[in-house]
Amino acid sequence: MSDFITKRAEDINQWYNDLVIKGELADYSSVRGCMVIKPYGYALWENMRDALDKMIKDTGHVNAYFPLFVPKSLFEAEEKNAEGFAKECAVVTHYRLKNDPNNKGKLIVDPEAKLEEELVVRPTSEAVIWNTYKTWVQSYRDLPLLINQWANVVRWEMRTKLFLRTAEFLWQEGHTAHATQAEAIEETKKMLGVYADFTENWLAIPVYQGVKSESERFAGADDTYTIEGLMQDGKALQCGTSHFLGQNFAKAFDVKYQTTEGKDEYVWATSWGVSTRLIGALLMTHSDDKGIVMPPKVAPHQVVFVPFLHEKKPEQNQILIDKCNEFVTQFKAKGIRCKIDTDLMKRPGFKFAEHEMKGIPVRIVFGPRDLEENVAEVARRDNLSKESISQDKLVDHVENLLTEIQANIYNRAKEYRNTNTRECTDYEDFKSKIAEGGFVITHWDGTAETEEKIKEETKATIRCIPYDYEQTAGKCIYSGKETKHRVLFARAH
RNA sequence: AGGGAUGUAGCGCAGUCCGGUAGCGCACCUGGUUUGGGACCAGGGGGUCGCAGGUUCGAAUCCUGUCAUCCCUACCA
Repeated sequence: MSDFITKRAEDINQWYNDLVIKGELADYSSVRGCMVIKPYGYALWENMRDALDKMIKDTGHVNAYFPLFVPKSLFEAEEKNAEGFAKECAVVTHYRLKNDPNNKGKLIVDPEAKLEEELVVRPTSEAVIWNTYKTWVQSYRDLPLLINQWANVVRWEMRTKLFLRTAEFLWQEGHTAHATQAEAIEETKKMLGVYADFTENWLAIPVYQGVKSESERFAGADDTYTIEGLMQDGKALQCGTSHFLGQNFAKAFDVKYQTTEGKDEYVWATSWGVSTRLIGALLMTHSDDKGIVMPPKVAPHQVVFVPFLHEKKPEQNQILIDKCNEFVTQFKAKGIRCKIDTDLMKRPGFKFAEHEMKGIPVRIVFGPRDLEENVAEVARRDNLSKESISQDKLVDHVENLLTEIQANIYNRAKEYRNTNTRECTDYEDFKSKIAEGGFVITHWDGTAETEEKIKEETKATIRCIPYDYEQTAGKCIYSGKETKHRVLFARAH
C-alpha cells in the first residue's frame, strides 16, 4: 500500500523521500530544485531555529538582515569566494516584464529593462555584509562585530534532494569581525562548539568536530572547521561549518580599523552557518522503517493523545476528550507540546501508524477501559514499547520519558557512529571498509594529490582532521610517507 | 554536465508495441455496519493522458521538439 514507508533495506533513498513526503515535512514544488516546507516541517524548523538562535545570542551575537541581491561587482571582489560559487549562481538581469505583443495574455521580459549591473541572488552573504562592514568599522572600539542573520540563500545545484540539497534553502549565517587573528580563530572554534552542542544535545546527532583539508575548504577561507555526522546509509554528512576567513574579506572590501596606537589594521573575520540540511540529518540519523523518529526537544508535538472515540457514543467521547484536556493542561504547564487526535473517522490502529510515521515521541491512549482502571497506555516512538501507567503518575512519567527518549536516540546513534568508525593502516583494507560505509580513521600525507587519488579510487573524501583523535605519527595509507596527520575518511552526501 | 528511467484523477499505477474517444487500487463524498494496531458493504463525484507542434477521418497510443521529475555519476550547507 502506498501509505507505507519504503523499507531501508529495500531502497534507502526512497525510504528517505518517503519520510519527508509521507511524514508531511515537505513537498516538491513546481520550481526547479525548490521544495515547499509544509506546516509540520516548518514547525520542526522553528523549534530548531529558536533553540539555536538563543545559543547564538547567548554567545554575544545579535541578529540583523542583509539584502537578498548582491551586485556582481561586489560579488566578485573576493576572488576565491566568487570563483567557488560562480557556477551555481542565479542572476537577475532585468527588472520588468511586459505583455507579449505576439501572444495575448502572455508576458515577456522587457528588453528595455535590462539592469546596468546584474544582481546575483546570494549563495552566501559575505560580499554584501563585508561591503557594509566597511562603513561600520573605523576604530578598535567598533570591534568585535558579532552579527548573525537568518535568511534564505540560492545555490543552483544540478541534483537536489529534499532538505539535504535544495536550490533554495533556509539557514543562519554568522559574520564576525575581530581585531586580532587569535580572537577570530577562537570565535571560529567557539561557534563550531555551539553547533556541536546544538546537534548533539538538541537533535541527538553525534558529530565529529575537526578541520577540513585544504581542498574541502570554504572558498575564501583560511581554515574551515566542520561537524560531521554519520547517516544510516553509511555516508557522512557535513552538518555545519565555521570558517576562519583570515583577512581575505577585509582586504577585498578594505575593512580597516584604527588601533589604540593610531595605526590602520585590517580586521580578522569568521563566518559560520547551518541550514535546513540539519532536518535531513535528523531524519537520516534516527528514523526507522515505520517512519520518522523525532528528537523530543525539537519535535513539533512531543505527545499525542489518542482517545478511543466511538461515532455512536458522544457522551463517552466527551468524557475521554475531557480527560485528555485535563492532562494537556498539566503538560502545557510544564512546557510540553501536545496534540489530541479527535478524528472520529479514523480507527485507532490507523492513527497509531500515522503518528509513528510522523515521529511523535510519546503516544498516550485513553479508552473506556483505561478510564475504569484509572490508567493510560503510554507508547514510546524510539523503541515502540508500551506500558500502562497510573494516571496520577502520568505527567511525571511522560516528562521523564521525553528526557529518556532524547538520551536513548542519541546513544543509539552514537553507538552506530562509533562502531562504524574504524581504524585502518592498510590500503586494501581501507578500500573494503570504505565500501562497507562509515568513517575510517587513518594517516594521510597531507597532500592534495593523495587526497584526490583516494577520492578517485574509492569515492571517499577527507571529512576532517578530527579533534577526537590524537595526531600521532604514522605512515600515509596511500603513499606510505611518514606523517602526523590522522584524518577521517568517508563517502559523503 | 554525462548515463538510465518516468510523466495518464489528489497519490500509486495499467492502457502505448498493434491509433477508434480512458481504466484499476488508495484517497474523497453519501448511507449503513464497525471501532484496544492501518475496518467492511453499497452507491457516487473527479482526469481528455506534462507541454507545443506534426501525421491521420480519428492520437494517451505514431513522429518532432520542449519542459519537468526520479535514480546513478560530478559539485555543494
